Amino acid sequence: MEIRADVPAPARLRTMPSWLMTQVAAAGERLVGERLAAVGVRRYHYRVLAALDEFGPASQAGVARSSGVHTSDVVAVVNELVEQGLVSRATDPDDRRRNVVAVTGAGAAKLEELDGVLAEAQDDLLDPLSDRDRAELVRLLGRVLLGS
Amino acid sequence: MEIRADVPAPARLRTMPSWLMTQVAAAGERLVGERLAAVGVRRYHYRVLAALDEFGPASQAGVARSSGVHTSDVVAVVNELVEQGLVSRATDPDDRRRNVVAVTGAGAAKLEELDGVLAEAQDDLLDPLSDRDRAELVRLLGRVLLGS
DNA sequence: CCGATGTCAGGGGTACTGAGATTC
DNA sequence: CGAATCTCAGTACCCCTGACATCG
Repeated sequence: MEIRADVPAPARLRTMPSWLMTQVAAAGERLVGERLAAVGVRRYHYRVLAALDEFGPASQAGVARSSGVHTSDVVAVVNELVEQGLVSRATDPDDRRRNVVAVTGAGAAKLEELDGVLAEAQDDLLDPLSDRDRAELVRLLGRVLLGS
Repeated sequence: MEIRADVPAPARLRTMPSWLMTQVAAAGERLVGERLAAVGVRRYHYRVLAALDEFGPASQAGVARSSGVHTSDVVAVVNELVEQGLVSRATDPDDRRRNVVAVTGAGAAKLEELDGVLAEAQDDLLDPLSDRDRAELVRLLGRVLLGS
């Protein structure tokens, strides 16, 4: 789990919260990215699949809103997911502007696999922390994210 | 400090450490990036200036090692810093492969300004947290970064 | 020759902007 | 008409790979 053997970095940076978060986030992204790549997807794909699974079929604009993936990126991501047979796309008969996107059976199965892969990655990433500290970290990050 | 008004996001993601860190880091990068852009630099510039200031003049390879900026990116960053008169670059007479890079007077002054800008940005970013929680967050992130 | 160095070209992933076309 | 939707082109940033020439 060599997150980064060296960490010489200027002192100013070593204790700067935004820098620390960037570094740790980068380590997490690398780890998660690698694990997901090993099973043929990227983080974007997971986010879209997860949003569709949780909120049900939606238009692409809806997917963008619920997944946080930018509208203009949803196009390509959905294209790729359709190619892999993980989601379906069909024009909404009631509103022909819309493409209704839905998770397929294969998509649901894939999502379960991905959940497992990601759970393991999280565990590896947080290896240095006790369960208590992990929960505390999640709590603090959540508070910062929800913002003032 | 509107970090993100919405946070609908799939439940799977809302408590996933790597996702939380990515989100918070992204918010921090956005904030810091904006503040730095307002005074004419990017994060790379700050990292290089900080490393040079702390570890003294160095070759570009040395800068890469101490700042964490990739060797191939150091070239462009140093070019830009030289253009702004914040660092100087001169061939090392003892080893003509090397460019000795050093902070100029203007660079040192700029760095002080940047330190102030960044301190304020950190404070804004962590606004939702008490001092105690901020310290705890930094501690936990540091532990994760240092790895297993 | 080997290794370190500086330089350049380029790609990948995430995030975003802007514009156009279609449909409501 | 205005507003939403989909699509595409392009930008920016960070991180990284590969190649090459130079020099110790």
